[in-house]
Amino acid sequence: MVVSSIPIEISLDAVIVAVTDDAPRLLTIDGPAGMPALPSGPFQSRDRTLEMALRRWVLDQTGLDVGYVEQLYTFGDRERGPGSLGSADGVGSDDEVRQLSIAYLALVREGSPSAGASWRDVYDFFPWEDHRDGRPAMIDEVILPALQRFVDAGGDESRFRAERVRMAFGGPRLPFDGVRALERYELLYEVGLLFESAETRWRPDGGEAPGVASRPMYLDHRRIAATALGRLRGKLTYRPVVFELLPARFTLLQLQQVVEALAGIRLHKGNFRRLVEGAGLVEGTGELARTGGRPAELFRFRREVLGERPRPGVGTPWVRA
Amino acid sequence: MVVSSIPIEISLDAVIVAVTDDAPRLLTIDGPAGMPALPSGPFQSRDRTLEMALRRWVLDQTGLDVGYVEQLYTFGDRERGPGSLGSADGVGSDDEVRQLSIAYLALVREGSPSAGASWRDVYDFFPWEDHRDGRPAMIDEVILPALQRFVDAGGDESRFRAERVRMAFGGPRLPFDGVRALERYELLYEVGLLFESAETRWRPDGGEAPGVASRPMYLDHRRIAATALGRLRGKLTYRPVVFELLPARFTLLQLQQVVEALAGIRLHKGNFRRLVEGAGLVEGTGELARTGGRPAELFRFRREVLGERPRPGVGTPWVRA
DNA sequence: ACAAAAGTGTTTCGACTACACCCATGG
DNA sequence: CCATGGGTGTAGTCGAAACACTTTTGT
Repeated sequence: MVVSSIPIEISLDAVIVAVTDDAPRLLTIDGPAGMPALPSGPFQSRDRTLEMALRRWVLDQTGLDVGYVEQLYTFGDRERGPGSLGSADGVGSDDEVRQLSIAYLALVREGSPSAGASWRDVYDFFPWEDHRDGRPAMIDEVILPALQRFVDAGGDESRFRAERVRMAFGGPRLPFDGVRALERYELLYEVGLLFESAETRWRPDGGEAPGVASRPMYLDHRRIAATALGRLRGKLTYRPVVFELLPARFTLLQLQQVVEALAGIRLHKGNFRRLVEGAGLVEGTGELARTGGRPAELFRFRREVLGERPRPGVGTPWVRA
Repeated sequence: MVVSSIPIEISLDAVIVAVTDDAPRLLTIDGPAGMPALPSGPFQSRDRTLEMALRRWVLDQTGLDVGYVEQLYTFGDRERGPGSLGSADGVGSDDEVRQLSIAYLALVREGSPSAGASWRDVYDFFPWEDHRDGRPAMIDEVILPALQRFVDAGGDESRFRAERVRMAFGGPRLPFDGVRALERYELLYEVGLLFESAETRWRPDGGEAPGVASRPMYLDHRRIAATALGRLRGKLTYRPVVFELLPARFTLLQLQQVVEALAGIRLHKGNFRRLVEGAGLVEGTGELARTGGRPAELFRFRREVLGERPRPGVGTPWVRA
């Protein structure tokens, strides 16, 4: 209940996700220095709730009427570089303006946004997250070697660092876990493999880290997007959010492909179908859709499942690509 | 990136939880009108991160050095009555001060807070959440009848309301789910069974709703606490947070009782022990503890489990009381 | 002795996995 | 006739649920 007297800027930032043609996509605007940025709106008092404010300015700015919306996280670190973990650790000057960002995750079925906003592939920002065509080579060729140097240079912290790396990227007896997208992002940033900001790069040998080929975003927006990706992947498994990204009627393959796009892995077709039907998540309409091969039945989401199962969602029994 | 020009108060509110003698407890301060309130601190720019700011003022105010901290949610509804769902739906006056609360969940092992703060039993605020001695009678005697009236008076919305009630409190083929504490709280508030604020009470017959015997909190703080309870219950199952509430060495019964206290249900002893040991969550020290009966071995948390299992936590195989 | 708590074994059950195979259509 | 995608059967595995039972201490 204390009135804050320092200068503060508050924004509502939105990670707006859609899936088009097997590709998970992110709505971005052109930020300073030509960098992609998340759509961002003002915190205004005329809306009753934060979520309503968000919906309204997204509609105003992009013409998108977002469906599912959930609050992600509130970011308020002083250095709004994406990591806020690695670098400056002292108590800095008090005169700067403090940025507070209340970030939301929104899902839309598709979209034709108005000028100024464009859809970009999520995995352009996080190429190490897409395992649908096998484990990306960059992980073993670039990322893990760099992280190993980071571990080795850790001194007392070595063991702790090794544990972090293992938790983030998996290892023997511990599979890669899609949900830990944020941990991976923060690790890569901290180690200097990403180029949002050059200052915090970690150079074990004094040289330049080679870096990971990926698209940066304005300020810490990529960090926010990583938060969203991890959250969404987790939510998939216990809440029927996929259907927010699909048309009202869809084939099971479409459904599977959207899940695969978000989870970043391939699923086993036969099992997927049975699980999803067996869980009562979908029901067949009689209709058929013409596809490449044999026509497929169109299914629809069964809302009733919400009152039947405690945690209705699509698990991830996966398969090597 | 838009500068907000309306008057805003930002606070960092903390839901600080401990478990003492089988009772989950909440640290509260004396709020206006003698109501319990959550400890609340200023948003200050001199701390580098929000979490650090929180830790610092909690230490200053209460003397508590909190261990585990996680951001819960940011509350910014215009009416910071706890529900913000039921009542006023128009666009109100712009001249009021907007309250923004960034809420955190913190876990401590025990505590001797300084003057002004006191520990209260969590279930004093949420008596319908404690099922350790069987399903609380108030659910069937007071709550469900009132909710049924709410459903019946719903008109077009009846079906939707019935679904909400069923999801919140369970029903045939759908067990009561401890994690949905927030949904239950919001439902009860909306229906007028709680007395934070008299205005938003729903009276199907124009009379007074009987209400549920429970302790209110200042403003929407009980809503924030309900958010914390649900989140904590969920987290228990996939992250080893329980150990933040226990001493370094503990018996398996102690561990079980802390889990039971938070989950609000009784667990099956034999299975609990095997699950928790089988999952590699704990390891025995040789030492024994004198207890009421046969001495029990003291166990410790196995940190290594973090790098071994994807989602280390204590499931909730429960048992009737 | 008996209450109180610690601790173990065994069986059943169901969910998910892996693998293998058949079906229908369009080019 | 074969590529593409749709769709089914079945056996094995693993974790958890249910239930029953033995052991060791304090009073």
